[in-house]
Amino acid sequence: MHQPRIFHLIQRAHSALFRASDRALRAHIGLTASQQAVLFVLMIRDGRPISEIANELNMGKSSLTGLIDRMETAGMVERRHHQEDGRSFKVFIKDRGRAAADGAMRGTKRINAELLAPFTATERAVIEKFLRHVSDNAASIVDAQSQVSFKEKVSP
Amino acid sequence: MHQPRIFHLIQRAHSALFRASDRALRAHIGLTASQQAVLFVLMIRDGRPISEIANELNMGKSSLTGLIDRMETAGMVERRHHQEDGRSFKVFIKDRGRAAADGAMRGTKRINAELLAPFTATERAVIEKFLRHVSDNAASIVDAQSQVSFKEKVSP
DNA sequence: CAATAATAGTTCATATCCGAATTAATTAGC
DNA sequence: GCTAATTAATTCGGATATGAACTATTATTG
Repeated sequence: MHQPRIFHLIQRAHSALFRASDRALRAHIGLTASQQAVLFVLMIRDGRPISEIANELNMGKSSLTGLIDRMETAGMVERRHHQEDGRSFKVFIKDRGRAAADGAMRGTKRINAELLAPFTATERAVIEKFLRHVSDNAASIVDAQSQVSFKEKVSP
Repeated sequence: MHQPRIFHLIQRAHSALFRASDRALRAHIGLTASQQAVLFVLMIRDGRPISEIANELNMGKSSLTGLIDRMETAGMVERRHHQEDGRSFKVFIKDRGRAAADGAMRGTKRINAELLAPFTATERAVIEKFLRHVSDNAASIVDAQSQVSFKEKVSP
């Protein structure tokens, strides 16, 4: 059966899309692509703790510290102390961030539409299902297959 | 018509897969996921200039400088001066790199198989076509749609 | 209720990644 | 042939991303 190098293809596709979008967002909106991702999460629902944002984006929480620091400096978002839990923050989007997200969203919608333009509704469903499958199962698949395949380390 | 947030889905899928793979590769083979990608390109054909590797991976050449530096230090690859062009190098894979790539390839093949396991041959073809479409057209689509959507910058 | 475990975030060292500017070498144009 | 444009790679400054270790706080539990 035909076996495309899916990992490689995903890496290339992501790289091309992420790079172009990051460039355009920086130039036109003053956002990075990663900051856009955070804003979109917050536009859906505000006031979430950092761990939840990290989860939503499949990222480690330590990755978000600096990202949110810079977004806070830029006046896009705001950390507020959680009233009941002194360890935790809630992250809120500010007007400046809402405006940036609105602008970015317009472009991203068009880009999404173009990326899917050559595909039928049925095909789109397959694509979506696949991407969700990878999102949800990559960690367990990689762990399981690594156990089987990488029995020995490469000698130093 | 149903319009999934494709950009977001690609970002999440890539993030999940890349993170898990990077962790497994570091632990078992002593490679990063990015180094694996370079090795796979070199396993297909050796002795390529750095720009060609960058092209192959949809990356800027400046990103490869440090990557190849570290791989060279680790004894995986080797830069050799191009005999006819003094500006250029050819990058060759060394035994140590070949061994690492072989090990990594075994795991990656299994992972690719698992990622595609729930999909029929027809569906796989759609998935592959989509990922290649994104790879090849992301830059021009993003540029074109940015022109249209981001007419005004967000005020500072 | 005090000792312990668990949890939320940050800090740290390291590795990517980028675009713009730079350097060195080759090629084009005249 | 020689100057100008081009090209290959590196350097630089900045942003992202990770896991491990750490801090502070909350929850558990004996």
